[in-house]
Amino acid sequence: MARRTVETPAAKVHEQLLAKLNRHRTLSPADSAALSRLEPRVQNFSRKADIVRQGDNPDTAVFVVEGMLGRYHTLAGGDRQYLSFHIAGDLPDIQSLFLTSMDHSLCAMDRAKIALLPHEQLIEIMRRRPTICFAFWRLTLADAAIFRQAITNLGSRPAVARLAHFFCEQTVRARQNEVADGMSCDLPLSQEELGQAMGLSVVSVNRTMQLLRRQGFVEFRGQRLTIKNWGKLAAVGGFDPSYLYDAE
Amino acid sequence: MARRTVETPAAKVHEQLLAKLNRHRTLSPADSAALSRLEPRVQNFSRKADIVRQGDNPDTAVFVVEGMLGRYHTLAGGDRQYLSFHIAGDLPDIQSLFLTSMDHSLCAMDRAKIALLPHEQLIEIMRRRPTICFAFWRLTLADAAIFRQAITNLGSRPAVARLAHFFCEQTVRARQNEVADGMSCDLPLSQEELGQAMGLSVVSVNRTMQLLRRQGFVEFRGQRLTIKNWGKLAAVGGFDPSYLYDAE
DNA sequence: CGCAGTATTGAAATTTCTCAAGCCGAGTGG
DNA sequence: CCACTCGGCTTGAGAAATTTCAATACTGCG
Repeated sequence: MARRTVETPAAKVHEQLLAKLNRHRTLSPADSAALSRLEPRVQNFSRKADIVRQGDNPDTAVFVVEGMLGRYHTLAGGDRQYLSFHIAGDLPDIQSLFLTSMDHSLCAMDRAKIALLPHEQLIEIMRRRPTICFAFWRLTLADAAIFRQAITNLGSRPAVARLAHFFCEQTVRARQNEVADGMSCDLPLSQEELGQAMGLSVVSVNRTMQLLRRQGFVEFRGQRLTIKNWGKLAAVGGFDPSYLYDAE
Repeated sequence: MARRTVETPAAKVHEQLLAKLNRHRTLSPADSAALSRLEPRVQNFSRKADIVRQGDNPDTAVFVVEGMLGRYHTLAGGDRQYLSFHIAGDLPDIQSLFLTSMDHSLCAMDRAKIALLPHEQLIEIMRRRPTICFAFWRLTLADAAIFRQAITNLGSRPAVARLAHFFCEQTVRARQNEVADGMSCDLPLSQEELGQAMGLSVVSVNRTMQLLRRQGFVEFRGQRLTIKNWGKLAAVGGFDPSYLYDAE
């Protein structure tokens, strides 16, 4: 039986999810078993497609199986501010379990595969198993720490440092989720999207990137980010990874 | 017995805490009883005193009884970026329950009274009572929504809108916690501190405030903020309170 | 009264934005 | 196979927002 379920997409999701949660709290075999009773629904989205919209009241939580998702606010004028980006292994909207109406939207930054986890099942599991509850909770807390850094990045750093910091963060997170290849990882964002995340105009993003590129700190071509000089880039960005709580 | 306990400072804290949690999840009498077994330690802090520092591993969580606290990051150069401000009824660092090492500091913005809730006791209660756990969790989620708005505020809005938005938020939150008086509330921040929160220089804060003041939108004197024209101020700031999840 | 911290002002220096145009590469239809 | 188009990247240059520096007022408090 085990052999067969391992092959199903659901089992793959369970495995990925377990790996993630286990980094936040050590789960017992019983916990793992409980989680593997979750019935995820797998879906594909194409670049720029919205998965959940500001104002929605979803009854499932999103787990990223492949690709990259982005969370964003839509401003009155229609402008967009990206809040964070999420890669395989992330759970970008568990807050929807308790914050019933979405305060932001979630979209695919490129082709992405996600798994939808029914709220009801999650709540039920967490009611019975505090440890699982704590693991999910901690995940949202780690998320909040990333938001806090974003505040500091936007509020206190000039363009170059801002981009440098962002690149460092993205790389470390990719490595944590084991979807990086050494010092490079996918980053399927246009310069415009990057600007909408960093509070910069496209033009500034472009010029700032040239600066980082010419100095040989980083390379960013064809949706792929490669850090060539970690020390220098981290120094420029004032990057200290201790806020990226991953392992317990 | 009830009569006596009501008079103790601990009982006052329990009451305030219950009120807060009840807005996030409806607690049963048994839940309330469990919470009232918490043994808070009340402390006073003077303006600018740190309560917890970046890197600390606290074993208690802070509950604000009186006054205002601020969370902030310290940058390499010593600069400070305020992340959020907290008033009576808030729990500014429950994340420390699971994020063992503080990624930011917490200080008193003016004279403040806080209650320290032992992590151990909290965890124990939450293990037994999922609803309480969910209530605390939701509180941290509502917090994260505020961080997200801060990102948008810093990333997408010019100085005037940024300040306007901040003033609106602060007022609504004070009203939610029932520490506002109509459209005015305490805001014990200097223009410099305001700048360190809004990613602006003191000079810009000063000029921007004069603008808002001269237009008769808001008044801010002697640590007290009064909104004179809510409609206009909210319009300038692009403020929509739906992200301030308070009641369930 | 006088200090210390905070608020206010002026003016030049900087950063970032906006506008506007040109370029480049990938995919498409003829 | 090539011209064409579209989205994204790059560049130049003037405009705008914000910062910095440097003084000058306030204001509450010892």
